[in-house]
Amino acid sequence: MKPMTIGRLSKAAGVKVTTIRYYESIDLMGEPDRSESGQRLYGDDSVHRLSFIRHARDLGFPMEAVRDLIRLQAEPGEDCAAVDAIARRQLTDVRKRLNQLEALEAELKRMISSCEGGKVGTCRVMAALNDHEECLEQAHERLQPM
Amino acid sequence: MKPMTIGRLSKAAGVKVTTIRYYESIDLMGEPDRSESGQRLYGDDSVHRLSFIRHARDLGFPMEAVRDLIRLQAEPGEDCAAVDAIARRQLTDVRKRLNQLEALEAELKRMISSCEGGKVGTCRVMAALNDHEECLEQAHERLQPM
DNA sequence: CTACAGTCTACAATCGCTGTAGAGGCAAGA
DNA sequence: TCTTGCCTCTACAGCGATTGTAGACTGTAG
Repeated sequence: MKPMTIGRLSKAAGVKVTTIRYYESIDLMGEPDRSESGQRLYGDDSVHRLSFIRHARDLGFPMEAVRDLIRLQAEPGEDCAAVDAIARRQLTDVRKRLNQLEALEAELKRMISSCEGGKVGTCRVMAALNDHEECLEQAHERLQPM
Repeated sequence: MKPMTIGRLSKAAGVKVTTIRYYESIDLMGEPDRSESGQRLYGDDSVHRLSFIRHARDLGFPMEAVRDLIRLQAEPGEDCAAVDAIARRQLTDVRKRLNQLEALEAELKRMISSCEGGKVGTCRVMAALNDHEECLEQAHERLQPM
């Protein structure tokens, strides 16, 4: 039950020290207690909170969604429809990216399988990259980073 | 056959003016000719080059790969195995991301379908986000942005 | 006591652009 | 010729989500 330093918290939650301080700076973590010498001191609830954030981030939730989820978590009496909506939005987003990636995979596969070796000048992969007309429309809206 | 300004090139290739200047600054495009007053002047080969870059980027090739492809393009006599290798690496990468996204989709779907409405305090989605133990190992290596 | 690992703050760097400010250039209409 | 209005120039700041750095201080084990 005794408080831990940021390094211990980091190991316990699997989140880097710098990232924890970053989360604090953007108000995802509340301000922690400090020791006499000014070192941050955390309780087990912080491990929990960080794990929650990390899990949500691993699932690809955008930072704003994580922020919303944390706010909702603080009010267990609220209707969970809001939580559901956030998760559904995220699922929609993941599916969109899946479709885009599948299209990319198909085109890459096609490009590669059409290559029969030889010189760069006659390479089908190069040709495919040059002829941007024949490429999929979907690919033209650039993929979003996570 | 007369040279075009950066704005025309931008429209012709579907790449923003600022992005063209950015590509120049990172040595993806050579230094263009200039008019007397200092404006950049491009030929049709620049449209081609930019389309190539854009297509490769649309396909998710990392900047370094694009740079390599351009270098290879300049030497049509080289063996195209190098081109093939870059494309294959990209395909592998896309497939890895596909797997990760599929895992995410599955977990999100599971989370959402287990929710039966009610309050945040008892919400299964929230519970799933809290219990990071039960989540897929794959998700733990964070997804790479494109 | 002496190492050495951990922590502190504040700020710079990353990537791939995008946006801004403030200046000058260019073609068409009045 | 003047004006309007868009285009272009350079140089630099900003984005998001961290990560890395420098330089100083703290805590602990041998």
